[in-house]
Amino acid sequence: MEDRHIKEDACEVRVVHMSRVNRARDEAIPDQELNRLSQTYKVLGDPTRLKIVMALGGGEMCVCDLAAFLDLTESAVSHQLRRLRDMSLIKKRREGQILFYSLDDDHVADLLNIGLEHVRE
Amino acid sequence: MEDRHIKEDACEVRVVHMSRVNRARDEAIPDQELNRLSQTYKVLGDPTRLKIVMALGGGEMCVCDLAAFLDLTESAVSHQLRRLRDMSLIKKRREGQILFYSLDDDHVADLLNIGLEHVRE
DNA sequence: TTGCTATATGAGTATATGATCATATATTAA
DNA sequence: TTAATATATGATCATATACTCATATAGCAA
Repeated sequence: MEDRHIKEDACEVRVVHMSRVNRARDEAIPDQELNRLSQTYKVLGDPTRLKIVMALGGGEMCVCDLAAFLDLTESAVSHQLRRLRDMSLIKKRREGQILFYSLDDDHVADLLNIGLEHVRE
Repeated sequence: MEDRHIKEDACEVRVVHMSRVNRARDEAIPDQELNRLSQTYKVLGDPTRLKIVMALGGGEMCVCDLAAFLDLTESAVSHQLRRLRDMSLIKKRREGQILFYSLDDDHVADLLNIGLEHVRE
């Protein structure tokens, strides 16, 4: 135990291992990056959206295909697709009136596979 | 375009590519597994909890260290640690009165690294 | 035992969020 | 142009959730 009850930023804070706290602060990534990272996980952290990206992992699909697969309205699907697109997890390709969605890059499939490994162990 | 306006399960559903819908259904993982996977991402999808796991990626820390690092009450930290522990993302080791938390296994660090790669590109 | 420290947990509250409905936009066909 | 199709978006509502406060538990010391 290195230090305890350290006064810091004008407020009494109990700190057991100041060196570890300082290391964590030094190694911390920028807030903007961390917020974007947490947003990315959050977007994957919903069963509906996760079903969408898992399905797209098997090949591109259009909005109404996904709606049929998920048994949801196309509006609901479209809303979720937008959230996935905002975090660059999926991309779209237009073919006439139809928009085909697919995974944005290999990182997405990697994220899913590692997550699955962790859940299955 | 393979089929459209297919009657299915006694309800009119517009399906453009039935084969893709069927493939998605065939390849889908069990609901229980998918729910646990989405819960795992959701737990990482909060800035506070993500800061915690990122910090633990640099070495084990106790509750009050994390509270000092995050500028939060120990109660708030403890609540979040429980959610992380519920999804096996972190584990604890007791040393007297102090509980040291650390990442549960290598998958967690992998998830963070791949997520970071994706966010940074 | 009693008291102190470190952490955990239940209740309460303010905010965030997913699905629906209604409406808007974009592409194609007539 | 008008109509139909495919998708997107804004408002709304019911539910979920992050933090705070108060309290409980667990280990250590006297």
